[in-house]
Amino acid sequence: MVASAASPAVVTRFAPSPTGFLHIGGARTALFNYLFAKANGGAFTLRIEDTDQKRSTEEAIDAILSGMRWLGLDWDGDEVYQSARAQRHAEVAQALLESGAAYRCYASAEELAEMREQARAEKRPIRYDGRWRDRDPSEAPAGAPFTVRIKAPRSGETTIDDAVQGRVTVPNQELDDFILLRSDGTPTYMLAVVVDDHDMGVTHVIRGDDHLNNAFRQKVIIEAMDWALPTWAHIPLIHGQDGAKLSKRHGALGVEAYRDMGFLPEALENYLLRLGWGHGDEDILDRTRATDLFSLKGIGRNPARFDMKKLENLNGHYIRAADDSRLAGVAVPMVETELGRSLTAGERELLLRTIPELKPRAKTINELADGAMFLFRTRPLAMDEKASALLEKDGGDLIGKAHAVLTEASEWEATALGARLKELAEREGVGLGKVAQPLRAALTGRTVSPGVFEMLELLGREESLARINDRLPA
RNA sequence: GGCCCCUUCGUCUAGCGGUUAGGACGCGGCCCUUUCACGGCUGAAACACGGGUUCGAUUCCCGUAGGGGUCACCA
Repeated sequence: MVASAASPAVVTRFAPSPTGFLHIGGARTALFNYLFAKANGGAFTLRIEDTDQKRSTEEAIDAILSGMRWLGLDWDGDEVYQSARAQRHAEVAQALLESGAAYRCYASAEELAEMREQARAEKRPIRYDGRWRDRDPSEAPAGAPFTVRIKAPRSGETTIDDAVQGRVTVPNQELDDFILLRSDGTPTYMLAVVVDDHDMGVTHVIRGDDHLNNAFRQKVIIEAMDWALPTWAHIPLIHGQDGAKLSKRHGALGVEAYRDMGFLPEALENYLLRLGWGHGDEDILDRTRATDLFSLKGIGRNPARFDMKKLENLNGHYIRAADDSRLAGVAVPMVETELGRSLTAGERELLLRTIPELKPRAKTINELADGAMFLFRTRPLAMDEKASALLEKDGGDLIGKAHAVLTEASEWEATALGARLKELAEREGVGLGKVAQPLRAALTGRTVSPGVFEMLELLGREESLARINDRLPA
């Protein structure tokens, strides 16, 4: 795991904590790390930050891994579990202790709580006061539990050069002596990330804006260890439609929720890419194009709002571009759920043949599956309100004539059937719509559907005529 | 509250001192058309505000306002 001379020039990592599903913001962070690595011939690694045993769950790990796989964000090598590296983290803490860059703190939880309370009362920033920082080790209460704290600089300022945020400087008074090792000997996040990023040879840390302040603290550890600084790139967070933080309460769904809503992974990927990253006027970029173009320079500094409409539009684009059999494969289980039974091989084949008709009309696979339902409904079809209104009005007479014309058809094929219906309309002196709309209603029970001629062919002679016959005036 | 970040059409964005401020989604209109979509054309729609700097600011600087992030023995 330690970086060797053969390590790629660029190593990125996605480091989620397994406390929930892979949400949309995390997915974008992962995507950016993935693309940046690929764009530079580097490696993209995955690390599960599970040092908080209480909050980490197996289900969350599974959800994250499967979300990554669904999006096709394949990581190089095995994923690293941070919890498995606790010993190495402790070693580093020990080294810091020995070099004098860190110290043992015996302050109790109650003491700390009191400290915070007082700071709050005096409206001072809440920070550890460094009470054990310079105390002689001999004053330590024998056998008492202790934490290991870093000795952070107390004056001056710290600057980081962020690839997205630019040069950011913070007064060192803002940095307190944060904890490296808890009193039970386990590492905190702050220590663990630094050690793991170093050991994994991570060169570029691309992560959410919410970590910007952590970079200053991490820099203290890195410098104390005399390690190389990574390039930091803190990307702005994604906000909800209302501009507020995208929380679980509104919109921060897991990627699998988007899958279930009928979104294609490549559509979600394209959408996420354009949220915060841009390359001129290009809006539609597939994986190949994105890896060609992706760079940190293209990342904006301002937070973006999540817009479902735009995602849907992109999804429609990718549905139209997608392979028919793949779409059929995704739609089949949805249709089966709706139907409450499984499809026969023949029905699956019928669905596949209908996909080209359904494609341009669907923004999601769910819509596509819904549009296919007319194929499998059993007679007599239920008519929705608009459809029955259409049939009652003046469709009755024409539908009878259409039935007669179609019955005589020698060849049951869309174009030929269309020609017959057009002739009929002409003979009757009406627009084709007058003939086609009632037929559509009879055939599907709806007023919106694929083309009538195509549906006649798809449904077949017998079924088509029967459905029309069902609607003939008594 | 301290510290940090952000601010171009409703939304995502292009712009990097001089542009009729461009594109995309969404919205309106027209065309295509058997419905709905798709597709094509087209219209409305933005530089948060106030000071500077400059011959000239959307662009650079400083404020103001608004938004966001962060301040744990969580990550």
